Amino acid sequence: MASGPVARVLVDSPLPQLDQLLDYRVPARLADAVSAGVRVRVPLRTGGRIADAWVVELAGRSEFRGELSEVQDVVTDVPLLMPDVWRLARAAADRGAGNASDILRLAIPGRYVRAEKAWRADPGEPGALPASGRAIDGYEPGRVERGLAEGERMALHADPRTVRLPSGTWVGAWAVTLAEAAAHVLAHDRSSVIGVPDYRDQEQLQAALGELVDPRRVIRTDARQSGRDRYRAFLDATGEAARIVVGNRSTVYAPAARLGLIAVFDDGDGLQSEPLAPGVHARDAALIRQEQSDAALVFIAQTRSVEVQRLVEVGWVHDVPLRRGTRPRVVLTEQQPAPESGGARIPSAAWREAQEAIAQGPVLVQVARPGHAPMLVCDRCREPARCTACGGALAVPRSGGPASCVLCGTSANGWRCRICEGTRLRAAVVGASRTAEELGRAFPRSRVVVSDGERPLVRVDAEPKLVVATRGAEPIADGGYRSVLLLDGERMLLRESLRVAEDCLRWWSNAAALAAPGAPVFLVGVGGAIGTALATWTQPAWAAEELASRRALRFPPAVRMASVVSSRERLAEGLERIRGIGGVDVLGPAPVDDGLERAVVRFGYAQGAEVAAALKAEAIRAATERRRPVAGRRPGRPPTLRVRMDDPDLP
DNA sequence: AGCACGCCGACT
DNA sequence: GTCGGCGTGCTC
Repeated sequence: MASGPVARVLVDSPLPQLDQLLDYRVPARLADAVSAGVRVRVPLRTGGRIADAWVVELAGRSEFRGELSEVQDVVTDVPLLMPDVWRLARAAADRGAGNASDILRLAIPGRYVRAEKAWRADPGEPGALPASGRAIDGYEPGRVERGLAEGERMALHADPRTVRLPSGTWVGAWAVTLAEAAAHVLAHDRSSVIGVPDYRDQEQLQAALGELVDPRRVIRTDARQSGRDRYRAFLDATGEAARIVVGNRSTVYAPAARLGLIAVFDDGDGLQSEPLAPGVHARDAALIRQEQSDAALVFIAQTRSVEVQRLVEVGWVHDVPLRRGTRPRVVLTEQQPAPESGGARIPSAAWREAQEAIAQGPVLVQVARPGHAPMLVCDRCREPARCTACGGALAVPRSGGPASCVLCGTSANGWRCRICEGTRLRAAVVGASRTAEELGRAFPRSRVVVSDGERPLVRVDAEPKLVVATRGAEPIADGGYRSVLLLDGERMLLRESLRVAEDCLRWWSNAAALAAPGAPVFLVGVGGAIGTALATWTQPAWAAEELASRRALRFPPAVRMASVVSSRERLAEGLERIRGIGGVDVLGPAPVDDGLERAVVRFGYAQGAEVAAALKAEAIRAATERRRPVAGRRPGRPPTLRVRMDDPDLP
């Protein structure tokens, strides 16, 4: 045991076995510079190498029974890791069976010396607080304000329309709601962090905030910013002044003085799912942070994700409906192309209305993205084929061979359709998406503007034009679209993912919310419950139905699932302990690439912490312990155990 | 990941 | 005798 100033640090390493606090002596020469939250350099393994590390806390003595090494250097004496962000990172990593340092890499941007110098020289004036927040409009008066004051968790229905700000900019009404909520919180000298899917949403939110608060109070952390600007924005957020931090999914981890609101817009959008290890979804990070603080939590979207619906049903999050009953005018139409629409194959009614609408202003046409992977459907009724053992999607393995379940690997031999009892499978033939040229021919005298995943437009003006957008890339239109055509619905629904229907309802709802008041929104070729949900604007009820059916299948989010990838032997060994936990079952393993196999661990929310801890322990074992020598096998590094909790790629 | 430690085969 | 081979284990 050592005494004297000791820094407890987290080494910046992806190795699971290093995901713990290590103690280092603080030499006298660094005593002034080392404080909790600063980045330091420490020797690892008797002078072997130098690693970056975060000082999590300082202590007077160490419990470590050995000689301590010394902190070698301080990268900067500016504390960047705030205590509450550390707690959040630790908990998020634990939930995802991953490393806290991986979370911190998302949470804290790289250092830029010049930006830091400039900030030190002039940290800037944050500007005045708003006198008092404006009433949050559209809901029961005072309802949202009360929730904000009490640190409530709320699921807000977004008002499905666009609104004109006093500055003349048009934004989604959701952006005004979030701006009003953040301004309300700021008026009480507290901060907000708001995560939105992409920069086009940020633009809207920033415009809405610009009407209500001093722009210096708004901090934007944007993937398109230069590293220098991002670091400067981060430094501003570490200050004592209450701010509104706006950005993408990792904004949930932003430092914020006296946090009063955590908000997530459109949590069902795939961009809110973190692809980097340990893959903690922004929604889950927000839930963790809210629980660790006394801040309020707001989920707001045009639709209801099945995950948030579950939270509402268990009473953890409170449903806050709109008071005003505005909703898009949705028309369900059969797929019977008008001959005049030529190659564009647009139904007559929709085509006629769109022809008239386009004289008045912009008309939106939503199409699918080109090139989806084909999936297996029932040859007789075209219902997507699901595994008879576990309900997972069936597919033909990339390596060839007979169709099998992508989840549990069960062969599709003896498959029988659950709808029509058919026994033959076929690959669904998905028609090509309509092109801008085809659509242009259907509207010969109109300008055509394209917005797609590669070059998405933020907005279009109110002039007449045909706006062809792939789903999710629809620009906002000044004054709203005079008509909206949702064309590729049938095709969009043909994807071998558990979430297709939910995604489609979200894409359609988001597009419908861009329509001008009273403008028709045509959903072409899709009926059934999902069409009705759009037409009656009852997405939460649809999400409740969807959740019920996933409960019957024991699929997320009714339960949780983790994927575990390793060699067959390693999986057998590693999952032995996991199986012992009550309420846990294991699907598979099924082969994936490189001769590795993937098992799926299924468990309840109550077992989440235990399963995550057990899987993390197995990952450490796999990373540190050599496999017992097997006769006839070359020695070498055996495969590690890759764990992904709540893997979004699981169908 | 790296890197040091350590216990068996061919060597000046 | 001992140099170094790679298997093994640890990182305050």
